[in-house]
Amino acid sequence: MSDSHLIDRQQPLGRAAHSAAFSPLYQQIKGLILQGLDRGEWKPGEAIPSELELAARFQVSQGTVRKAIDELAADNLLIRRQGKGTFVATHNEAKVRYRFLRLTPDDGQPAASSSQILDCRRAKASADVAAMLDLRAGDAVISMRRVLSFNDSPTILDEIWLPGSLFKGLTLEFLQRYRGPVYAMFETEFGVSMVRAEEKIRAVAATEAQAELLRIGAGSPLLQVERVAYTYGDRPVELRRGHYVTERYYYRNSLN
Amino acid sequence: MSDSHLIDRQQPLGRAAHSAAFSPLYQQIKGLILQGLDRGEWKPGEAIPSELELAARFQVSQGTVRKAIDELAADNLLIRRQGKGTFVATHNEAKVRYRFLRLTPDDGQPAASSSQILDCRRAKASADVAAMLDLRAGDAVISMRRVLSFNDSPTILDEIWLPGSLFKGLTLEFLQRYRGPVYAMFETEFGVSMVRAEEKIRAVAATEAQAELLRIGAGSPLLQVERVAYTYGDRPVELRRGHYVTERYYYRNSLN
DNA sequence: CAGTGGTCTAGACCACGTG
DNA sequence: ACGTGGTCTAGACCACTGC
Repeated sequence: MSDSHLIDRQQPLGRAAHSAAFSPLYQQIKGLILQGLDRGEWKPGEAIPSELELAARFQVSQGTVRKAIDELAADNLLIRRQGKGTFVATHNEAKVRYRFLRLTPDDGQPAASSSQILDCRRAKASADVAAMLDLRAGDAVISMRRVLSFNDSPTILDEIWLPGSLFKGLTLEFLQRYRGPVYAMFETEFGVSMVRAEEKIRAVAATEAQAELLRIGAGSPLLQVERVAYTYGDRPVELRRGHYVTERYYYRNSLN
Repeated sequence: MSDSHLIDRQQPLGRAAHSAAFSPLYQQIKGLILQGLDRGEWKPGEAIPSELELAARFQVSQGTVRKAIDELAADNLLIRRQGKGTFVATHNEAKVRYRFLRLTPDDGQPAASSSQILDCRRAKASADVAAMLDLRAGDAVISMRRVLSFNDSPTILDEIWLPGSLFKGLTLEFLQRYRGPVYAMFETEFGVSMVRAEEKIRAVAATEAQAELLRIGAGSPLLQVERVAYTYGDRPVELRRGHYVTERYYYRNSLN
């Protein structure tokens, strides 16, 4: 019973429904499952309990649990697999691996990609970085830069800031040893799951330094993508400023 | 009875479920409602029949209709309003009016906007325009250009192509007389509802002509946004190439 | 074969909007 | 008071997976 912190439904809702604290049962269940994810009760890639188990645990019907899970699956936090169960989404999977990489080649898609880490150091958060990561100015952050190349032509220059408290042990050597997508590493090595991101996109002219790293002319147009990525509970855990060469690649987007 | 073209469910599904034509009942209902929208059985802004009416018409339970409507509402084709009914989405509404305009000012949001039409003429589709609009090269298209200004500074230069067959009577004079968002006009005046769009985004250098119209220096970085917009049934009905000045505005995007 | 999620139904009660 | 969509429940049968 101590597992359940739901609004008491034994009393018919009546006026209680008008109170600010009211939310539908399935939303409360959704919140409880989210807490479980956040606590790490089920790790990325693992199955969560079956709908019937969760229904028993939370003392609601299977249908209510189902609606909660439906929404979490729609948000890409969970993945349903018929006949097998419901699994915690992970970046270690072909299907959703490049969910956050929107750059697409003009022609056929496959491209050999490689990453070169330029630097990685601990620093104190400037006022603006702190604001975007919900830190205080001067708090410890990790700052790194890298160049991503496709088919050996440098295409993306990324500058990344992370809260120091969450990524202890993230060093240049560690990064250089690591293979594969950064978000998969954050998840596996530091237990931080990126779940959602907001981007601000502009066209800018390449500075001298950027031009040299990307092997283009100074002043060439670059797509600037400033991203704040969030984990469970909408807590910001990464700030990334990317500069993309969009000669043979474009940023794809769908509007609904 | 002639209203219903569902797969026969009197026969238990059995192996039929393995056939290519199989889809869940609620998906079939969704398709039927979509056809109604496409036919114009219910106009944008109008209410569709209540869930119980549709359930009776299609000979399924209210729950099945509900699931179909849920998906259409998630796609922004329908809008549910508690106590009132379910309505056909429209661009003539404050809430969703600027659904497709992703440009946002760096500071406070409101900005007086004005549109200047540069030209509007009938033409024959070039091969590439035809391909993107699902036409044949040489088919009639309408081609127009305009400049959008915010707070009196020119910010967006749009070039738009439309299938001539759908937009008869769209002339320069007509455009200049019209007030308000283009998609609302397409919907109200030509019965074409934009439902979804795909964009390809790049950074480019402004040409002389673009620079003059946008009052910036030639070669300045511009955000190029190439959009194909679709109506019901994923039929492309607009091609638009926009160039945005992103000095004081940015293109916002959310990744899930 | 058993267990999982997927689909479908039926019915209850609620909150909201309108008359 | 009535009709709408919103929430919740209960139970049936299906399809997929793995033992």
